[in-house]
Amino acid sequence: MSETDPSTMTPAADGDVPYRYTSAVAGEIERRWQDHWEFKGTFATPNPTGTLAEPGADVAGRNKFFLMDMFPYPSGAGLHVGHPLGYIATDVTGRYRRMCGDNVLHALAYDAFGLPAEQYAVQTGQHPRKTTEENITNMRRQLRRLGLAHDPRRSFATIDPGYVRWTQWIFLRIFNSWYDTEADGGRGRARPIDELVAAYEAGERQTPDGRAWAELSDVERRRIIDEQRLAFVSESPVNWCPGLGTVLANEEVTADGRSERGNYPVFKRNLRQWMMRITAYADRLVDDLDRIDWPEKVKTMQRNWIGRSAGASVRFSTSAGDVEVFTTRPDTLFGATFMVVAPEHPLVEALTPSAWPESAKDAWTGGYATPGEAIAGYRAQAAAKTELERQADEREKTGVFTGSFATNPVNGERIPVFVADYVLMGYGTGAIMAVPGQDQRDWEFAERFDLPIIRTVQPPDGFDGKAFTADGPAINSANDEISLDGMAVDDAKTAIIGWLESKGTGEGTVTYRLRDWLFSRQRYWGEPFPIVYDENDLPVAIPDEMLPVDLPDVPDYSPKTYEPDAADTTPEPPLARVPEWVYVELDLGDGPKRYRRDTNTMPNWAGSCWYHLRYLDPDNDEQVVDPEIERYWMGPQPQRGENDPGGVDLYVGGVEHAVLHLLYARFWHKVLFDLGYVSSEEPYHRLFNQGYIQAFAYTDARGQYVPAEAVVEKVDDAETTYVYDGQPVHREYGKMGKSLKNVVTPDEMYEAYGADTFRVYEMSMGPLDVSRPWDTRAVVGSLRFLQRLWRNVISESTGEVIVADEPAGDETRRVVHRTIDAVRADMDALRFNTAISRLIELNNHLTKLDTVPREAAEVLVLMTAPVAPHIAEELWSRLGHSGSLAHEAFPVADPALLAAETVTCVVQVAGKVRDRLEVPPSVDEDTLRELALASEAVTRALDGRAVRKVIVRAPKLVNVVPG
RNA sequence: GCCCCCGUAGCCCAAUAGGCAGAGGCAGCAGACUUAAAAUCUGCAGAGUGUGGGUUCGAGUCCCACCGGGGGCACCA
Repeated sequence: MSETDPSTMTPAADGDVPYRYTSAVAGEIERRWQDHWEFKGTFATPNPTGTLAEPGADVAGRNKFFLMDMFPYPSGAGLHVGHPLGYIATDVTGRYRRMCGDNVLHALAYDAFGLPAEQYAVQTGQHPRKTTEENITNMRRQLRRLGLAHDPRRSFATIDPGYVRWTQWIFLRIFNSWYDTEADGGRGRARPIDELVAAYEAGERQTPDGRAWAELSDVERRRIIDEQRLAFVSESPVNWCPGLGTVLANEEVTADGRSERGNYPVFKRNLRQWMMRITAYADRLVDDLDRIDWPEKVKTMQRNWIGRSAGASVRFSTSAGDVEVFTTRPDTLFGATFMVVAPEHPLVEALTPSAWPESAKDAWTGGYATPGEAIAGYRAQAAAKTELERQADEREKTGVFTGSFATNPVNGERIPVFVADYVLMGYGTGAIMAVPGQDQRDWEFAERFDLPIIRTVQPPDGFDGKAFTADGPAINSANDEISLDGMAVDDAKTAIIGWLESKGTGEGTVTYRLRDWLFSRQRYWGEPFPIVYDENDLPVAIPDEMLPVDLPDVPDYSPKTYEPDAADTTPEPPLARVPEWVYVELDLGDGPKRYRRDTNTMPNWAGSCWYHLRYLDPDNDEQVVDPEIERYWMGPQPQRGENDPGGVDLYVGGVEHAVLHLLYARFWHKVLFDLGYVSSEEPYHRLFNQGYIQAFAYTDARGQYVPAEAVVEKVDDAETTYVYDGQPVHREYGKMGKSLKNVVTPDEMYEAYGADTFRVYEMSMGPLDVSRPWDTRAVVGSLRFLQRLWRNVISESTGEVIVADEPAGDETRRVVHRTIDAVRADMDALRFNTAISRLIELNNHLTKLDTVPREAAEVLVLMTAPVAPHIAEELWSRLGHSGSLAHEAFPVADPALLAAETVTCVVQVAGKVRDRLEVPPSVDEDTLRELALASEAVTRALDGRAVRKVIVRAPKLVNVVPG
C-alpha cells in the first residue's frame, strides 16, 4: 500500500517523539487498514461452489475452519466493553487459523426478532423494524472499528425477508414430517408426511379406530395425520404469562414458576398452541452429546433437562380401572404399601367413593365426612398454592385418602390410594407406587399418615437412616412364582420386569422430563406462521413459492398484556387485530377459497436454530443451503474419529443458552439431517463458553449508584475505601449496565487507546473462559506493549524503519523460536493471555538489544497480527512487504533451536534447594548424581549426615535424602 | 439438601507429567527525562499458594475434611 509511506503520517505534537505510536496514530492506522481489508475483500472466504466460489481458490486442498460466535442481539443501548470479548477471541482464532493455511469461514449476523426489540420499539413509539435496523447499523459500526476479519458478504439479519422465508420453509418441513420410531433400527427418524399418508393408503398402518383409510372422511384423515406431525397444534396445559401477554416454552420458565425474561408469574392454562415434537428426539439429543466436544457442564445441563430415566410402568388394578405408575425401582414392588396420585390426575374422581371404607384411619381422612369433600378440599388447597410453595424445601408432606384401594400386582395386597401434591402430574404418569422403605419422600408420607413400611433392600449393619436408597440384597420380595431375595438392585430390576411383562401387568420403560416445545407466541415481532386454516379449522401449509409470509403493518404492535397475576386472561395476538390480513382468499389447489391466517408468531429461538447454515450460503434463494457447500463446511470429519457428527468447528458464546438455543438448534438440525437437507448430525461440533467481563459499581449512603469512573480509591494501611465527591461509597461487583453507572464503551477505548490496544487488553486479562473485572486503569499496559513493539521497528524521532538486516544472534534466535513454539501451543488451545505474555517477553528481549534484527522483528510482527492486526499490518508493510499479512504463514519453530544449550539443574537436600548446576540437557543420571554429591553446598547441607538415597530426574533435578 | 467448578503478591493472572512458587500486566517504590506534571524509559521490591490433616524424598498440583466464592439440579418417583 502506497499510503503507508511514513511521510503520510502526521507527526504527533510531542516534540521529542513525533513518531510515537499513540492513540491518534493507532486510530489513523486502524481506519486505514479496515478500509483496505474491505476494499480488497481480504476476508472474503471462498466456497467450493455457488455464488461465493472463486475460480482460482484452493478450497479442497486446504483444511477448512468454520468459526462462529453466538448471535448478537442488537440492543438499543449499544455495546459495552464486555460484549466484544468473544468476538475478539474468535477473530484472533480465525486470523491465526488463516495464517496457518486454513480456509476460515467467519462472519456475524444479527438475531433481530424478539421481545426486547419489540419493547424498545414500544418505548420509542417506532416500528420495531426501524429501531432494529438502526440498532444493527450502530452495532455494525462499533464492531467494524474493532477490526474483525469477517466475510461481510455473509452477514444478514433474521428479519431479512430472504431469511424469514427459509425460517418459514424449515417450519413447513417440520410441519410436513412425522417421526417414524421404527426407522434406523428403532432409533427413529423424521420422514416426509406423504410417506405416512401413503402407508395408511396402502393399509400398512392401522387407523386409530381400526376403520379402513378409504372409509374415513377427508377431515378424519387429516386429523389423524395432523396429530402425528412434528409441528402440530395441540390443546394442552401451557405456560401463560399475562405480564408478557404471551405463552412461553418450559425452557423459558424458571424453577420457581416465573418468566425468565421479565420475571413475571406464569400460569398453567389449557390453550390451543403450536408444539414441536422435540420429545421424539430425546434419546438422540442425549446420546449424541457423547459425540461432540462441549464443556461437560453444558452437557450435564442438557442431560438434566432431558431427564431420561429408565424404569418400569406397572399397572395396579383399582375400582376405577388400572392405574399406571412409573417407577425407577421396580425391584422394590414388594415394598409398595400405598399409592399416590397427583391432585390433577384424571382418575381422581373415579377413585373417590361416596363414603369412607371402614378401614380408613383417622389420619387419612383429613377430618372430612366423605372422600368427595376431602378430595375437593385438598384439590382446592393444592390449586391455590404457587409453584414455589408446592416445591418449598422440607415442606411437610400433605395429602388425603381417596377412599379407594389398589391391588399390588406382585402380591395381591390391597393398598390405599392417596392424593398428594408431592406427586407431579407433569412427570411420568402422575401416579406412583409408594415404597417408604426405599424412598425418603414416601417414608415421610408414611410416617405422617400411619402407613406400613416394609424394607425390601437389606441395609448394612449399623444403618440408622430411614429410607435406604443404596444398593443391597433384596429381602421380603417373593411370591409363589418369583423371588428376588438376595439379588442386587440391578439384577432384581431385570428379574421383576421380566415377570411383569410375562404377566402383562407392566413393562420396562423409559421416561423423560423433556416436554414438547411450545412454539407459538402472541407477539408482533417474530416470524409469522406460514399456515392458514380452512373451513374445518384445520391447518393448511402455505406453498413454498408463496414464502415468505410477511408481517402486516398493525395499528398497534405492542401486545395485549395484563396484570402479572391475572391468571384467567387470554392471549390476544397483535396480528389478530388486522382482519384484512387475517382473512385471505388463496388458491391452494382446490380453487380460490377464503382462509384464516395463523396469528401467532414464532419464538425468537426460531432464527437461531439454523443461522449456521445461512452463513454457508447466504445468497441462495433456491435451496436452504447447497448440499455441497454444507458438506464442505459442516460435514463429518473422519480425522476427528469414526463416528464424527460434523458441525461448526468452534462455536463461542456464553453459557446462558445451555438448554434453550443449544437444545432447539440441535433439534432442528437433526430434523434437517433426517430429511436429507444436511450431512451433519450436529450443528456445533465444538462449543466454548467464554467468561464475562464484570465491573465494579458504587452506591452512596442513600443506596443510589454514583458514576463509577469518578470514584477514587483510598488505600490506608489496613483497608481500602472508595470515595465519590468526598463521600465514602460502597463497592459492589457484578454486571456492567446503564443503571449501575459503570458502563465503559468500546468507543471510549478506541478513542483513548485504539482498537488494537483494546483487543490486546481484553485478550490478556485472563483465560477466555474465566470472568474478570474490567479495569480501565490497566489498559495502558497493553498500549505500552504495542508502543514498545512499534519502537523496536520504527524510530520514534524520525519515523524510519530501524531494524538491522544482519542475522540475529544465537541467543535471540533461541528466544524467538522458543516463543514461536509457545505461542502456537497457546493459540491452538485458545490461551490468548499466555500467548500475549510470550509476545511481550520476546518484545522485551528485543528492546534490550542495541539493534533489532529484521528476522526477529518480522516473526514478532506476524505472531502479533492475530491479536493486534492493524499495527501488525502497518509494521509489516513498513518492513517492505506489499499487501496484507492476513494470509502470510504463521511462523514455525525450528526444533533445532528449541533445545537449550544448558539447563539449570537444581540440587536439593531433603527437598530444599541447596545448589544449582549448569549441565547439558543430555546429561545422564550417573553423572548428575556424582556432580551433585561433589557439590560443596550439598556437603555443607548434609552436615555430616549419611546419604540414604539420591533421587535423580535428569537433567533438571537431584534430591539428596539424608539418612 | 445433592452435584460441579474456582481460591497463588494490594489487583488481574502464570506455573509441562508432583520437581527452583513468577511468565506477563496493573498498582507501588526509586531513578532518568521535564521548570513542573503527564506520558515515556530504566530499575527495585512484593506472596509460600483459603484453613487443617494425609500420601511422597519432594505437594500450588494427588487424597480427606472444613471455610469462602460462582454455577447447575432440586418432592422427577
